[in-house]
Amino acid sequence: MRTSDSAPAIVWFRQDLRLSDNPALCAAAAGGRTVICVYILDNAGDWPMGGASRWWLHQSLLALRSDLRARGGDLILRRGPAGAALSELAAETGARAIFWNRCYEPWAVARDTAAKNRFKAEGIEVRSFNAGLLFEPWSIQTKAGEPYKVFSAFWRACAQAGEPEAPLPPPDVLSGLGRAIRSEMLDSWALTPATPDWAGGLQDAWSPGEIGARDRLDAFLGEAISRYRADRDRPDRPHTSKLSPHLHFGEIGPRQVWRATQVLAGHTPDAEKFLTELGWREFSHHLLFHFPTLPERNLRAAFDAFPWADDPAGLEAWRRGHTGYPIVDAGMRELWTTGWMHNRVRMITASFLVKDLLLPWQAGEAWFWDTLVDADLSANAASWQWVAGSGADAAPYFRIFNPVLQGEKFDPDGAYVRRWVPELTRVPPTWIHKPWLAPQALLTGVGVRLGADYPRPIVDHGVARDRALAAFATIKGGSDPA
DNA sequence: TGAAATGTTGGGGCG
DNA sequence: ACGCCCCAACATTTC
Repeated sequence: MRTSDSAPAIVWFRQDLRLSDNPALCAAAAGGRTVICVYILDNAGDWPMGGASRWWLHQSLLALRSDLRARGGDLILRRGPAGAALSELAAETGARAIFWNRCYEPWAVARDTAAKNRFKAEGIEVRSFNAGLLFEPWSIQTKAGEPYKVFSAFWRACAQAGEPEAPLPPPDVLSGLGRAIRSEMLDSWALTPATPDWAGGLQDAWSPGEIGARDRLDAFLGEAISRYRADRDRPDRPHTSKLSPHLHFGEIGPRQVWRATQVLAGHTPDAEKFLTELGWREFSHHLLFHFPTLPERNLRAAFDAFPWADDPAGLEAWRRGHTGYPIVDAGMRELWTTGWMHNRVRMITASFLVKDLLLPWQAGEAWFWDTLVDADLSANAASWQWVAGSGADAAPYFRIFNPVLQGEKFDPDGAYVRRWVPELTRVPPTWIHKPWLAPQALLTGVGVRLGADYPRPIVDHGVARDRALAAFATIKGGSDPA
């Protein structure tokens, strides 16, 4: 049924840059209604998008606009504040409805609530939908009505809540307004770096957009997932999904990933393990929604008294991948080059920052926020607090990774290190994770001068471990339960 | 989704 | 043959 006489509806795109499984878009397009799709660059909130995220957003908006145009629609670009921009767009186009899919960052919730109240007062219909999560954060709670703070209990409760909803198909055809609507030039937003252009490695590594996301999922489910449980911790092997940036920007939705995994991989242990990782994504959103200071403040207040170090040189060495610990440096360089780091190596590098260098987790969180293409406020904050031991269901503080042992266990041949730390290319597996212990003659033979070609360790792990445990002892017995 | 320290066990060398 | 020591190898405890 075509209702050409009805007023157009605005779809406000945010972290849902896709056409399929997009309930806001489907609702707007229902009955052949004219749809106006808009993305608003809005620097609201305490966490403006980092450099890598801005690069991704640029590519993803190009892809979304192209996909919309292919179906008869278009993408309008405006600048914020979002409420005012939407109001203006509605006035220009005669739209009487605004639809969006929910965001869950505290600042986004506040912004969207204000917008909803504003438009309702103006007599404009506003509806929001779930496109980003399997389960809404407020729908999962303990018997006492509290949010969960332990992952396993949270994930059990999700299973009790039933199967996630089936994903929606994309709308067949979109009818645009038929006359030009003012739109800004994407290039004028300067989301991509000019000089120096550090984005070459990102360009090589990724295909942002809905098609790229679907290709990545299909490739993962077709092959890599077969050894997911066994090899997901091996940074030298390609058995992770690498869907995180696509999920963050909503180029694919968790319901689509859920459904496709069950259809293509069945209920195998590998598939279950992978779906559990989607569970951690849900858990992070749950925590941030219920504990909005998660990105800034220790969830366990006892950590407020932790004696962090002040070590700008150590922080810089960590950022640049010059710590002298090959597995740490490989990870930090992979991050800088590609905007992504293998999950196991994220844990190793994070443990090194917080426990070996004794630097506050917020320093690591800030660097990851700026450099990760999958930077997500909830996952970043929850994960850093997990490593630091200050968070929910966190690793105990005394669980300190040994970067040599972790390297030998998860990168046994050193292939991952050699890929990202070319100085060490010719160092044999025996010494690749501890070159400072190699015989001098061997190092000379493979052309490595420690301290010149590759740094000596900036801290002795054994000493650093003792220091970390001593620091932890000063806050142990605080008011928080262990 | 740790690692190190400490404890236990059992085989083999040796007097 | 027997007891003693040494020390991997494995288990448990502690941080």
